[in-house]
Amino acid sequence: MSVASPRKASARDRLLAAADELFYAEGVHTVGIDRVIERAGVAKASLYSTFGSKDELVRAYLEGRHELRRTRLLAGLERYDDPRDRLLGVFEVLGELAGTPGFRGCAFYNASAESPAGGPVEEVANANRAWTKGLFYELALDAGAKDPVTLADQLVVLYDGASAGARMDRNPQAAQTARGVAAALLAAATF
Amino acid sequence: MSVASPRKASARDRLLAAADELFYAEGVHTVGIDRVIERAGVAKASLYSTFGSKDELVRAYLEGRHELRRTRLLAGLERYDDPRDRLLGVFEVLGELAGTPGFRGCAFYNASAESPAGGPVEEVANANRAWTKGLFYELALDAGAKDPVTLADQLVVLYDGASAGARMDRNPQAAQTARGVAAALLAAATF
DNA sequence: CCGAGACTAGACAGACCTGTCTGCTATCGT
DNA sequence: ACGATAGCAGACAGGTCTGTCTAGTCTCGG
Repeated sequence: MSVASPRKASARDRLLAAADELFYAEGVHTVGIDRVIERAGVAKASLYSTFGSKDELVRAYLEGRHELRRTRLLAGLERYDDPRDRLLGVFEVLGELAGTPGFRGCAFYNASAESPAGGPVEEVANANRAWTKGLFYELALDAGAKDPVTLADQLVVLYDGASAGARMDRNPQAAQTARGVAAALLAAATF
Repeated sequence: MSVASPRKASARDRLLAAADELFYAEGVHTVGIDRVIERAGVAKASLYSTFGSKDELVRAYLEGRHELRRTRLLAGLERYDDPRDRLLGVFEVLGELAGTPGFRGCAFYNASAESPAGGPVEEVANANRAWTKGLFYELALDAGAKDPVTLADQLVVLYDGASAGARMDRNPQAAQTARGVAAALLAAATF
């Protein structure tokens, strides 16, 4: 079994871990291949035989972020039973994340800001946004919103704003602010 | 008088205009000096004698954006007399801007996403954010909000979210959504 | 034991980056 | 008329970037 506890993680996994740290902290364009392979302790040829190009490494990095975000968010919501608490819990989870030291805002927005349109970055960013919107729609539906589509749109705006604000102000307070507004909207949208 | 209608704009002005277009459209790190001077029709030596370094050109670009944003926003608000309309007018102006073809979100956030912390980009971005927050505070105060500080914080979240959402979805709709939420918050905050 | 697959180290090519320097030209105030 | 200022064109240096290639090492199934 190739899956059973290798003493060392595979080159692919180490590359992804290194890319995740460096790309998120400093930007996908700022960080060169040499820094990634140095931190991963991997030969350059391994990177290119595994991913083919830097662009594909960036895509893999963002896909990993997308998956991590989904699992972290869904796991965080399991704490709550009441549908309203679950909806507001999204902002709790964001607030916790925004309070951690390395927080630098939305990885997809950041990567998109320094990538040309039409590339792999845009693809993954679109998928991530669609998922977020769908999540809010379902939560709004479960919470009994009269117009779940409108509420979901509003919650997405609040979420984006909280993430961007927490990053720019280096202060997770914006997530609490957004949570408060979301609670008011939810109350108004469900009688 | 050195100010009287030169047939050609000065090298400084042409450099700033070129930098503004290219940096905003493609990112400050992606665009090299050579592209800027080529579009400006200016010699490289002129750039370095005028600005000293690319970093300083980037700062000048962002300072220009900051000033343009202030004048555009304040001019846009002059359409309205009622303090509530003026407050909501910020989202109208944002929506108009987000609907123009070249819109790519907040220039300060974008530049910050690809710049190291502690540089000139962060300085200008902080100044721009402080100004925005102050504007919303004054508008909230004029509109008679019970707690203008809290309302201003909420409006900043909405503004950031509208800007980010419009950029990522390539759709200015988020600005209208934010305006709607702002109107509800304003109504609730003023009786 | 042996051969295949995965990996490492590092040289190399070719492009592009910022920043400097030299030399030339045009304009303008005095 | 003349010097100062501003600007232009482009070569150049030194660094960094992505991506390729060679050659050697390690591990493991059969």
